[in-house]
Amino acid sequence: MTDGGRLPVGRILIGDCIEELRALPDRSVDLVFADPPYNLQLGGELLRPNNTRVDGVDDAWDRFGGFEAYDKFCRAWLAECRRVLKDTGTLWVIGSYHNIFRVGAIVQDLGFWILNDVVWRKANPMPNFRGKRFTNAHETLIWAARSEDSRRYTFNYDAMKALNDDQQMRSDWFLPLCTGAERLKAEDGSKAHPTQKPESLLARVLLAASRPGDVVLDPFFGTGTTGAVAKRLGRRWIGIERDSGYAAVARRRIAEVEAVDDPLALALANRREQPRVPFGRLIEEGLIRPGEVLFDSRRRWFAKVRADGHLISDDHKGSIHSVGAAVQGAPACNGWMFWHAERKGMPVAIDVFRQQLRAAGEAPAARVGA
Amino acid sequence: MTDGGRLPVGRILIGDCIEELRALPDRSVDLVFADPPYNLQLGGELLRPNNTRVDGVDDAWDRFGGFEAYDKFCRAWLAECRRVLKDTGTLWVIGSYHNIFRVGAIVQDLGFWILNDVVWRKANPMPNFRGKRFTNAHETLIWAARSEDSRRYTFNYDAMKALNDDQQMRSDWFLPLCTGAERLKAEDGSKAHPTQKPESLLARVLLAASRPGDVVLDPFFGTGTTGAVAKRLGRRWIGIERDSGYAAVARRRIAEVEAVDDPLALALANRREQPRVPFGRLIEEGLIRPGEVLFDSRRRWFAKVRADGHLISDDHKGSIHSVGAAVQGAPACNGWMFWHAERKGMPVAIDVFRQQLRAAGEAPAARVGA
DNA sequence: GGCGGGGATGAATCGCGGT
DNA sequence: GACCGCGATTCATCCCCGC
Repeated sequence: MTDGGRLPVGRILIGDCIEELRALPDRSVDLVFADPPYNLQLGGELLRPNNTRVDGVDDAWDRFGGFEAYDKFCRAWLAECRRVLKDTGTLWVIGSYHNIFRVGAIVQDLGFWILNDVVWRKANPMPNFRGKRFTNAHETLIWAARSEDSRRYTFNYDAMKALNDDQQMRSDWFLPLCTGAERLKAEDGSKAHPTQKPESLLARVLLAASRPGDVVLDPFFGTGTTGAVAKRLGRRWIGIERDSGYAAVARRRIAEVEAVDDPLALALANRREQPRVPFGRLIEEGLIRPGEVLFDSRRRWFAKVRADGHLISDDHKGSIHSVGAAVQGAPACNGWMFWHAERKGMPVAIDVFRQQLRAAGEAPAARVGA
Repeated sequence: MTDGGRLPVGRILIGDCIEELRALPDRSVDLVFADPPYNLQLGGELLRPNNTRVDGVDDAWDRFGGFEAYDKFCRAWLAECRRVLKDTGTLWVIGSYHNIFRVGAIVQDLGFWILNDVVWRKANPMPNFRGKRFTNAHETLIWAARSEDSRRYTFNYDAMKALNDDQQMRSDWFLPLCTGAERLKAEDGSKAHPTQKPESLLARVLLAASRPGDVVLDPFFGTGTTGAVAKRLGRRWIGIERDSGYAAVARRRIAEVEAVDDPLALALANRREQPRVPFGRLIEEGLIRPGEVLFDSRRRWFAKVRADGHLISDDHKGSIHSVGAAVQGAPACNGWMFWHAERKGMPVAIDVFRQQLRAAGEAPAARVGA
């Protein structure tokens, strides 16, 4: 905070991030948040099942000559970020599996000390349309101190705990994408930037690892989410952005932001996630065996459990709900209450097993005594 | 599966994993699951960077040396894993932020093609006792095909969907730690292995990316979780383990496992393996009449059925797919879902007739018992 | 004004087999 | 190896529009 006068605080530096970083003084910044190009390497076009086109990221700024060129670029900007970082400061970088492993290895090679990797679990990710992979439902953030010896980094442990119903904040964060009114639009209504991050994500980062008045640097400023959240939370900010069009959008955006009195209120957009237990989890946990036969409470209908969590009756196969409905000829059925397994000679509704799993997951200590 | 006779299937190879891997033939393994060490000692040299307390330049150099040795080790075993992997096989590696970035970068450098990174969210992680970081509540798995061109890798998409209540399986998995009765104990009651993984995690990996009879290789076998789950799920397995004590525990453990014997229970939902039914068969079987008019669900477009299985609309003729695409002006169309016929005054998708044919031809014997 | 259906969309490394 | 046709494949969310 003391040397902020020499810094271009509250400004967007237009230019190459490595060159602009070189002009900043040593150990002058409290937090770096970086959302670098991911080097996605997308192939042709991807169509949704309804034949509309997925608007993938194929901008020139995301294309590199190969891993070698990408690594060289990252070594350069990460080394400069380390140089400008105070010893009490920390680095945050976000990425996906396309780039985060390379970034993480370089972060370690440069002498940073990783404190956590944090997973942003997306509440509403884009599905996998071709059924060839798992839904890519998360991105990874790396949180690192300047060096192994930088033990006095800023971490607002109690603020994070307060944000999480007085339990320690975990390394997996469940937050929605940036959509709707928050998503900046161009004049033609299209998205102003292809990879705008949600303010809730930046708010959690800044509340966790910075203090009011701290200088937050974002070397890939884009449309200025970092600056907007920093201003709102009473932090100072510096942005670096190559594209003057993005920078103009960011300037207008940040000008409209007002600082808040109650910083924690901003991050409370954190809805409590409903713990969902799919039927398949009961099989994975050994509470139900593959091949076991389930039945309704009056033993009128029977169905066999498959390893993948589907049921098979004489005429139907599918989920516990759909097979339950089908055997009864009913339009719908709550399979959790309908189907039973035999335990010690007694029928037990499978919902009982689900409750066991929920209890185990919410209160791990209880499991130890079990 | 065909060359399994040359492989040491169902055995634990005691020795250095790189040497033992070298003895296995090329392209002979269907899945590799690896849980490598991240603080390993090679040749008596202690590589853990935080055990060396040196100042200044020496510190950076020493740290680099530590990572270098670890990287070299990983390049060696990962290269061998890639050599023994079939083109239809995939690699799984699990790690934490200490090592997963280095592993992931090497995986990419060796030519593997990352399909997903998967986050194991721990239901009951150890808290952070000193309040200096976020609760380290997850580990990361990397799932990769042999190369970018290996497009025929095994992925049981429908089985994963079935396990997740008929929604796509996401890249974040919520599973408990290995505790309680599942956790193997030494004679003195202490845990037999420090990093034993839960069987539920391995079960999901094997159900997702292997088939019954496949050969699953684990180069860091430990106390044999991979072997135990593989046996239970009807997969074959090969383990490599340096420590004969761990291997002995693993052998006893696996001997007690019983395979799920019911093939129906192990069968996985897999729509893709259903027999192909040409549209013309529906006409031959009398389910659709030549000259009948088909239409889309909202009756915006119509086409007449020709005896040879082609459709004719006002402006187009061809297959159900090409005419469906043409009338909509879409690049492609699944004619089976698009076109409907009228039956008892109601529109019926022609896919329903195809399902009838498949059910009739597939397993008439099974229907007898119904 | 409230409600419900339809459409749009999000950092995406997203066929396959027969000829 | 290239070409070509079959035909498989989506979840949460928000906005807009019509009733």
